[in-house]
Amino acid sequence: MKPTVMIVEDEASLVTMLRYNLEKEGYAVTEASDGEEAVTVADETPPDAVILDWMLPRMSGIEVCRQLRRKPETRHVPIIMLTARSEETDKVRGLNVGADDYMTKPFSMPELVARVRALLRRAKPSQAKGQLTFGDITLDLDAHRVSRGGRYVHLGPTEFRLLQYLMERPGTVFSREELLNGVWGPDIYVEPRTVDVHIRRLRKALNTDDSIDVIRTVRAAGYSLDASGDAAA
Amino acid sequence: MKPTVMIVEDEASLVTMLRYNLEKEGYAVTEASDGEEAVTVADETPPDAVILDWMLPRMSGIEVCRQLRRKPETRHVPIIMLTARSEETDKVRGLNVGADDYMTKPFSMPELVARVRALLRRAKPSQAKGQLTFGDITLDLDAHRVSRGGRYVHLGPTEFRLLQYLMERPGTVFSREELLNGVWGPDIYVEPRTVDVHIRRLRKALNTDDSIDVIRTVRAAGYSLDASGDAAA
DNA sequence: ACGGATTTATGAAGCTTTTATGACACCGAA
DNA sequence: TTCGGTGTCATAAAAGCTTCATAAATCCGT
Repeated sequence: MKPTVMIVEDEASLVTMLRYNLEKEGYAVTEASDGEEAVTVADETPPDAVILDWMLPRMSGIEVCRQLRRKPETRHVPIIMLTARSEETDKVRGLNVGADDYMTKPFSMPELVARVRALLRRAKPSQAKGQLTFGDITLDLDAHRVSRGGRYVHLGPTEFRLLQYLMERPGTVFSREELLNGVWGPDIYVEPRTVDVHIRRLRKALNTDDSIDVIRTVRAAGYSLDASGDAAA
Repeated sequence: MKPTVMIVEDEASLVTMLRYNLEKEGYAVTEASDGEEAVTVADETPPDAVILDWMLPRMSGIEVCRQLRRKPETRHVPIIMLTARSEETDKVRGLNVGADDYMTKPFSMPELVARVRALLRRAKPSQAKGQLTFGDITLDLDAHRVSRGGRYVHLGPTEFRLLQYLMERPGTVFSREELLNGVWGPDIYVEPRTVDVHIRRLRKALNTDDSIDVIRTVRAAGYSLDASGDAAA
């Protein structure tokens, strides 16, 4: 998915130019022409980066900055401040509220785009949470959550670990012994058949109505995470 | 009440001059001659502004800055850095730790006083600085207050910190150990089960009648701040 | 194609682990 | 001392795990 950049600027011509250049770079763009709108828009479509004019109607850039920092979703969004003046105090204040970069008008469009790219690149890893995906299934290690097709799925601890194990090695078939060893741990002894039960529960939780079964049973061998039930590749 | 300005400076003659000029302007003045003292004094008499020498015995100005930013009471106090050098790197480093302004020795007394006045003036309205929100919950770090849906909620110190910790990293699941470490501190030893009790108290305080539970229990993993218990996205 | 032998899927029951709760004792500050 | 605030326990209440018995499905040799 394309990263979204929000432009907060009241000067229409500048907005047009910014939008043109950013979209050419492959970013999605949202805009707001005053502070209040900025907060609203950010709420509806959380941006991955913000270009924020210092002087705005209805709410100063500095205040917008604070508002953005308050919400968890936009807390870590990189912000580039635009200002007409180049006074030191402004710069300081901007940095204080949490702007990540700062440009003085007039500025060169290529440079701005470059900075946006830099900020996005830098911000990525901080947001990069450990999560695995397989098809329409997502397993989030931080939130300890699994979803399929956008819908959250509840799993018990063991099913969660089992799915994680399979998602880390999709396509590979594991015997019950291997699964017991990898998921339950090497020191635990339980009946190998117990695996069957957990596989069943995993299937039941994952396979809602129409969706296909992602777990493949391989007779006499074990199970694997596999999109196509048995069909040829 | 007169605004208090703390002077952190080891050169006695300069301190005298500063004190004289500031008091003439109507400010109360506290002083510290080294970094450690600065932290102590700030603790006893939270200043409204700080004049901080870059070079200090026992603790660098930069470190003092950090210490001040760490405590909620002094987190947002405007700080003016004084330095003998005027190198850009120092400047940048100073700003990075959160200094609000920057003056190079030697400086004119009237200018310093003017800057102090400016900082105090603009620090006033920005009282509403540190606050976190999650859904209809607001945690105000300045007022040390929590409200849900506009209604104030009373929390004990530990519950407050626990909530703050969770709100700073919404969605992420934390084990009891992690919470003990992050909220209680790395050196404190209490039963991991104690976390349960505080979670319960937090829930009881937060969840009035109709409102939904924002704390998710993840069996065998821990707790997280999370709007939807298990529902769809 | 048929029947027995294997192997897997399922549903339910009992048991274990983990969490929620209420009560209580302790401590430091007002 | 009286009050919040905290940490611990004992106990209740969930939630999840394992096993077992049985039904289905799949294989294989004839």
